[in-house]
Amino acid sequence: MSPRRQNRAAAEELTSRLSARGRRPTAQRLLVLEALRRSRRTVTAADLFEQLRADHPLIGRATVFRSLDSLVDAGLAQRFERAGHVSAYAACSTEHHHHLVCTGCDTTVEIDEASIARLAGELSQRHGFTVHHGTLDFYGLCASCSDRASGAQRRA
Amino acid sequence: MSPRRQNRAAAEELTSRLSARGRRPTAQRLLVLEALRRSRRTVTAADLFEQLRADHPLIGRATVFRSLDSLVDAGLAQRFERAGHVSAYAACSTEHHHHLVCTGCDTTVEIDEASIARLAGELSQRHGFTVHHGTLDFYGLCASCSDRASGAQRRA
DNA sequence: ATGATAACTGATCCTGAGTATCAAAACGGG
DNA sequence: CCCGTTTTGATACTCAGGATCAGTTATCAT
Ligand SMILES: [Mn+2]
Ligand SMILES: [Mn+2]
Ligand SMILES: [Zn+2]
Ligand SMILES: [Zn+2]
Repeated sequence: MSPRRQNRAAAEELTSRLSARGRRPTAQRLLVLEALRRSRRTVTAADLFEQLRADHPLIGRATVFRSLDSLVDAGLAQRFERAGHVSAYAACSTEHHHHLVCTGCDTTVEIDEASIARLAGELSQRHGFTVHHGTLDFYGLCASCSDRASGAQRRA
Repeated sequence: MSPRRQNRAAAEELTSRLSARGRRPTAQRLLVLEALRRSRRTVTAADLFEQLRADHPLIGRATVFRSLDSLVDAGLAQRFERAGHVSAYAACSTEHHHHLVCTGCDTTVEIDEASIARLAGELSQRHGFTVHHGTLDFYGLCASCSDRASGAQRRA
């Protein structure tokens, strides 16, 4: 697949994913998505702004933040909360999956699911990755918040 | 166990955990730990500052942040990166375990490990928790960063 | 095409969590 | 008690991210 065709395919996917939500496939959003896809590491908004401004001096800082939000919202990118209270981003297929993230260089590797107990050890070996800590947290609504929400919906 | 005895036990645990690292079990750190233990929800530094200042008007904002860092470092509390780039905290035993966190009210429930694939479903039922998204990410050093680190250590 | 409408951009300003600094205070071993 | 170390609280600061708004661009129905 030529670079040009690849670019076109990316643009089409961007269009379909975004237009489903009434959002537009702009040049800036495509630039951000392409930059994410070029990197095997998670990248911060500041990183991307600096990087993109080299070739596109007109792009705005706020636009980079907003583009990242849009891409995450459209399922084309994933947000990582990096220690130090900074968000980092990676281009990701929308299927649910998890990652190995290097705290040294931010390299990211996708992992497939398995028994969590043995997972860390297996993955360390397979990827040469020294796991220091893992996080497994499920976010959602507790019973009472869930009741409250459906109650409010019923009333509306 | 009377409240008084409980308090004393907390102070002793604080002392042993902190003094192992050359840190002191101060009144402020104990106040923060007790406030954390009183809550079934994750709490932000700002929450704690406001709450503690009611009874202890002299406590400093920076001290709350620093106390939380100390407690996390000593394994007496755990940090959660709440969406919106704010850290939240919960008192936690140091054994490795995971959580259900309500995005509505920040109520936190400890979960025991099991096959990750079935986990979310089982936990939803057991706790009446509607899981919206789960995060499983392992953080550590990739092979090349790991090599670089041990190389540096050898040189030191 | 053309105009109406809604979404988007970029410049600017603002917010607020968290940190650096530093002088004063509290600790804890001897 | 005494002295070096740690901690505290006040203050000033940083910096990621969001709000605002006037000007621009995409989409769609004529
Ligand atoms: Mn991925
Ligand atoms: Mn816990
Ligand atoms: Zn690395
Ligand atoms: Zn809840």
